[in-house]
Amino acid sequence: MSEIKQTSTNFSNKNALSDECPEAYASTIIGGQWTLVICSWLLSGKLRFGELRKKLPNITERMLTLQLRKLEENMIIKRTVYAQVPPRVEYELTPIGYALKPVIKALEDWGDRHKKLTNK
Amino acid sequence: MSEIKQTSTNFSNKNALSDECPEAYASTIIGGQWTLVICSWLLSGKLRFGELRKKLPNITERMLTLQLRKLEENMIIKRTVYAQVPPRVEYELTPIGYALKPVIKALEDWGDRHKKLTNK
DNA sequence: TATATTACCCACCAATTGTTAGGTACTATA
DNA sequence: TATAGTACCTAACAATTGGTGGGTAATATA
Repeated sequence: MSEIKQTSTNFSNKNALSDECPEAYASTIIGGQWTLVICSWLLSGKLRFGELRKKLPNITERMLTLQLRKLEENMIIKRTVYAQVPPRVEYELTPIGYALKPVIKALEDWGDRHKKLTNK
Repeated sequence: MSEIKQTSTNFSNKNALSDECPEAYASTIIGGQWTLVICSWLLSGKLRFGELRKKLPNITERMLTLQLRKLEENMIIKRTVYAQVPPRVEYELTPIGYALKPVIKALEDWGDRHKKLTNK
């Protein structure tokens, strides 16, 4: 997840959309491959970096770091660093992060339904 | 949106995730930049290709075509071609497509809330 | 002294997603 | 004959997203 070049057409299209459509806006924020899964684990309480990694079997450390940073920037999670060695960092949802619960629920319900339909 | 190389690590990670997490599964299906916006327009009734294009100011024809194809593959929309010249093609949501309504609603609500929080 | 532990960072690369700019077919109308 | 209209398609490119494999610090324990 490199820098976004704010001059690109991609960027301005996404921006224009996000301005008008809250659903498009929302999906640029929580649309990453791992975002919702991380949030759904955090819904049940704070977790350390290493704990999260174990819950997400295929994620690389780099990806987890990047996603957590992005979530932090968007104020969805709070990061707490304890001055210890070895280091200890805890992540937890903010209020707006917890507010994702109904979104996640709706997506899960729909996902289940859609999956049944297509697996047949 | 080219072919997905089904041998890639990306692909198998996404697959593994989708198997376990219906919310991750759902977001691979409706996570595209335009997907939800298209669906939210179709929630109010069937539309022709050209009508959709007018509603989505910045979309290119290619993108619209690709997105509609993907939605069709995923059985979210139905495509009806009328044998006329000039051609006439109509798109409408399937039942599982309409079932996205609560998802879109939840995302909109959350998006609005999040936007207020961060603009402030 | 060597190794383990934790939560990262970095450079480089592969894959996916989106855009640009050019087509096409076929009919109707000017 | 020239142009317009609709719903596409194609090749080539730009941008973003995700993965691989290496590294770091500082302390504790063997």
